[in-house]
Amino acid sequence: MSYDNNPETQINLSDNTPILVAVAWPYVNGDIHVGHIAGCFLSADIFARYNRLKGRPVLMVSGSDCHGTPITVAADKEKVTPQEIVDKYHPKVLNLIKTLEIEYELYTKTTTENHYKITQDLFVALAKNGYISKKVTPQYYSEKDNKFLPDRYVEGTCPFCGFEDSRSDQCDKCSSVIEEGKLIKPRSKNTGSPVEFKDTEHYFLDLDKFQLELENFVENKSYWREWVLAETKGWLKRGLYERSITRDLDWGIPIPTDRLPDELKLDGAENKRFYVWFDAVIGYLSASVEWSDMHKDNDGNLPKPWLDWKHYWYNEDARHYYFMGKDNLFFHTISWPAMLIGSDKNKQLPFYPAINNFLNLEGDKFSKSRGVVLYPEYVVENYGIDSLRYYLAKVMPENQDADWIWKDFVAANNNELVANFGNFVFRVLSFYKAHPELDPTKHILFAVDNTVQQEIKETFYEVGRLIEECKLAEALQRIMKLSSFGNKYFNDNEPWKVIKTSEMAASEAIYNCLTIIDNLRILLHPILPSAMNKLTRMLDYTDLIVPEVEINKWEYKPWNHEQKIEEFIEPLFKKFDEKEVLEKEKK
RNA sequence: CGCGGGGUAGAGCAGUGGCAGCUCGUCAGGCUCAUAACCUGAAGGUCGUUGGUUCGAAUCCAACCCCCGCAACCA
Repeated sequence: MSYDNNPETQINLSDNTPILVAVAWPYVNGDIHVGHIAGCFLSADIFARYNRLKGRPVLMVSGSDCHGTPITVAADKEKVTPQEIVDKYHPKVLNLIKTLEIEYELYTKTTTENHYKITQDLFVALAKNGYISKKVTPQYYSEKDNKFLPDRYVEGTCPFCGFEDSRSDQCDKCSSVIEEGKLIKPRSKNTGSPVEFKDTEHYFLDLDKFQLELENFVENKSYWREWVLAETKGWLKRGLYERSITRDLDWGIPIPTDRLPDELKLDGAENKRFYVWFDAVIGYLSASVEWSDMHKDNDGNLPKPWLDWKHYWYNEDARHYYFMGKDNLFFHTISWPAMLIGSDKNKQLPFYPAINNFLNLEGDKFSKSRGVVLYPEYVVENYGIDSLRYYLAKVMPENQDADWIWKDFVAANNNELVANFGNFVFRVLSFYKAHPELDPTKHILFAVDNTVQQEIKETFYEVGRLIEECKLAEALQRIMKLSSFGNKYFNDNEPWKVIKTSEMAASEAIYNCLTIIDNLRILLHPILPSAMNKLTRMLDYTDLIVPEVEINKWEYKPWNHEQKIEEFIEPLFKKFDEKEVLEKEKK
């Protein structure tokens, strides 16, 4: 029986479809909070883990975005170099990923030699194909520092309300938008010295030249989330225009002007670097190449075809899923596709942008400066990885902004994770443990009930479909329905009563329940890998769940009659005391 | 008229022309294997407002009211 086609959408993935899971690159300035996790890390991980269980070749890549003003601002603040910021925070992100059990094929960073080279190559290709132009624009320039300053390094007096510490683009006090050049007495935020406008020449990506091709690109994307499609079409409708891709900075990737045609050469290019969004999206490609290189043997060969990055990028059967927060939409549905089309028409374009809205904290926007922040490490340490992953998967902001509410967090843990699923597993295993005479091998070997089998098969099919459409919250709900079904099955069959008159009937009921549990173990693995590994041990499997390419483990399997379960059984999850938690989190 | 999203049961959401649904909570009953967990049943909604189209509107159209996001560090 094949469940691979999904007739309702254009998402038809086969058993060997190569899947690229591209996760947005976080700025490496040290403040990854639960919003980031709900935004893209967790959904990407669940999606990737599912596809690996399906036996598909999966390449999940991301890395630390080391360039851009957020990094230089952090460096100024801590009075160190940008490189030191990177060296300090990149390992922290690696650590966090490990803590959260987010499993990448490769999590790298944008300061690698490989990334520099691929970014420069792609830029040169765009230039040779006629998509790069140069243009003179006025920018803030500090005579004293002898350099151009990005907008966010400039402040001055608001022309509307006279507020003296206004930002250069919008006044903090009266919220008026300040047009370029209207700010009174502009000065450097760092040194306080006056700045003025000075002409500077920059490279631009001519997005307008991609208008038609991008319109064609979104034409048949009816399976995208409705609001993602609407927003993308909104950009296209308003018309695209050139966007600058270089800055007057000394931190970032240098411009390879020596490789450009003469008419594109530019004075002072050695003082310019690529604008961060330009190089960051290229990371998906460069990380893929880096990962592939890591698997080469001494002769430079790859042992398996799916270890080759080209298996994902130059394969029209491959599917590219991108995971990010909504502020990244434009760069992934417009700029990046344009850059791919403009540099090399044979590369795969994004197939599905899984763009999440924002997670707020008890109704407030995450804001480090206002103290509205919650760190995943804290939640893991105090409440455990499974409760965190379960709750975030449940409230994932797929269609609108959502909230982290402590009261709901406790309720989801206690009433769903513990009471429904955890309790089902524990009541079955402990009952079985207390009655060794129910060992299935001691009775006629029974098959799994048709209704049970049917229910499990349907769950695999429906959950798989939902995950492929990136409807993860709904997928989780569907899995919990199977757990409820298990509880009901146990109740209806009353093994604790039946055992007094018929050991065989009780044994058969337990055998069916073990089958349900064993399949839930696979179904929940993408969402709760840690708990499912624990369950795997309790069920006395010799190996943890390890996905293998070309082997489909995402399917119904009856319980093995011979299999014994572990001596020591304990509940998978802990209940929380609502009062205590609310007190502790002061709400 | 900057762009976009939303207003459906106490809470969170699904439902895009055909008998108002799901999860949680609440109440009542059952069960006692299980972490006071599980099972059954019930209560609870004039679907933001007003008008229109239609045999029929939560759903389509028009106007209006109210929330929120992006354009500012931030997924």
